[in-house]
Amino acid sequence: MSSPRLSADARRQQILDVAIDEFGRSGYFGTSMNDIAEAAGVTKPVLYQHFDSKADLYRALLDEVGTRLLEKIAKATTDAADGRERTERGFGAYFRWVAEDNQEFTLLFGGSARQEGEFAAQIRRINDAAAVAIAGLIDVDLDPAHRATIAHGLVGLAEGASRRFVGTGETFDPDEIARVVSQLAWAGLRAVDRNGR
Amino acid sequence: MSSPRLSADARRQQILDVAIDEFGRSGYFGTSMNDIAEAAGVTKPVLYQHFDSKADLYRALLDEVGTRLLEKIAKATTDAADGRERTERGFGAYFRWVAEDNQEFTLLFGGSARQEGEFAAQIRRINDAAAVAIAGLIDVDLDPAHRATIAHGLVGLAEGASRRFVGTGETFDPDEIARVVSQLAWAGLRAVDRNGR
DNA sequence: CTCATGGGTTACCGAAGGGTAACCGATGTC
DNA sequence: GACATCGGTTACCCTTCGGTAACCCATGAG
Repeated sequence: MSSPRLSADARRQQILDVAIDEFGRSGYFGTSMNDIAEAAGVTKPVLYQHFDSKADLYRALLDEVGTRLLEKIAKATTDAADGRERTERGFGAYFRWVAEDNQEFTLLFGGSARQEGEFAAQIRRINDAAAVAIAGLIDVDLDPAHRATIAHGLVGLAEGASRRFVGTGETFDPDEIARVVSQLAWAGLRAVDRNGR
Repeated sequence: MSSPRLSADARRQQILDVAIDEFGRSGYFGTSMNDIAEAAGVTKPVLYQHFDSKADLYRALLDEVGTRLLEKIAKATTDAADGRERTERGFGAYFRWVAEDNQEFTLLFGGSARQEGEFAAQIRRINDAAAVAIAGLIDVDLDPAHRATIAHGLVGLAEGASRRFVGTGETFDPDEIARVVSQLAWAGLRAVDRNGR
């Protein structure tokens, strides 16, 4: 695992890549800086040439992964014909993200960070952004408070369904799951619509 | 906060009570045994007279809280007339549990434990049990794999909706939320039913 | 009054881990 | 071929924290 010398930029990126796996597997507290250094084939001080602290590295990671997720969803939901299709595409993007790289899922929603005040806020922002994105996609007549609740609920819906697969390491067809889940979500949304159309 | 002497049983229970708050607020790793001892108005060795280790104490807590939640849901959903009512009562019990004592919610689903292998399994069991309970309540014609996915998704739905309130400390009317969420869930379930009734 | 019981304390150990100071050596440049 | 640059290493410090050994004192029984 002894790595050749890398340029600063390349090394930084490699550390981030490796750290996703390490943190994803063992959580924030279950992963030491030595673990990450070793996995990168390098020694600890190198990490500190690129990141101020363990927390800083972790923050960078959350940011990168969170942004990636949100972009995928945003991209998938533009140019969808109607609400129904948007819903399905949104979930499709989400589940594909989970299926493709479930370390990223674990990192964000596996939980280790949710509670530690310092990171909780950051995860919240991502979660909220996802909810807002979804809320925006929901063209349903609802008072704003309930709309927000529903939006967060739908994010949880996708999260809960994903956790089942990720936890067991079970493989799954993201598009199939998206179909079922979005079917449920869409029908549910129509039901809570004030107009009941 | 200097406490009078307590009997062994009373002290044990008091430690558990205090620990829920401490762990709930700061997470497993963010809480030291000294913190708990101090909050209980006692010194560290006392904790070790009642629990073998920090992990042991935490396990006892997860067990107690998890059992409590599952019992509440089970109790609420017996003697419900039809599926629709069962769904609403189940969510009602869940959201009331969240509203009444959101430290318990944070402890179980706030995340700190989800990832650390040792506790992850335990949380999974509770989560799965909730999903199974819900799956059992779903009288919908679905193949088993999808049924399980949906069940986990619905657990996530409730979790996601709750997290929004708990995170901000916002108060909410559990029965109102239950009404909206169960409306969505119920309509969604009917939609994924193979028979489409 | 004496003494065993048992809840509680003080003071400590040892390991883990975040973070850093000082040094090293390959590389391309002049 | 000397030298500055910069990626990298060794060895260490220091704090935190889980866990424990040894001791202490209020209490009620006889």
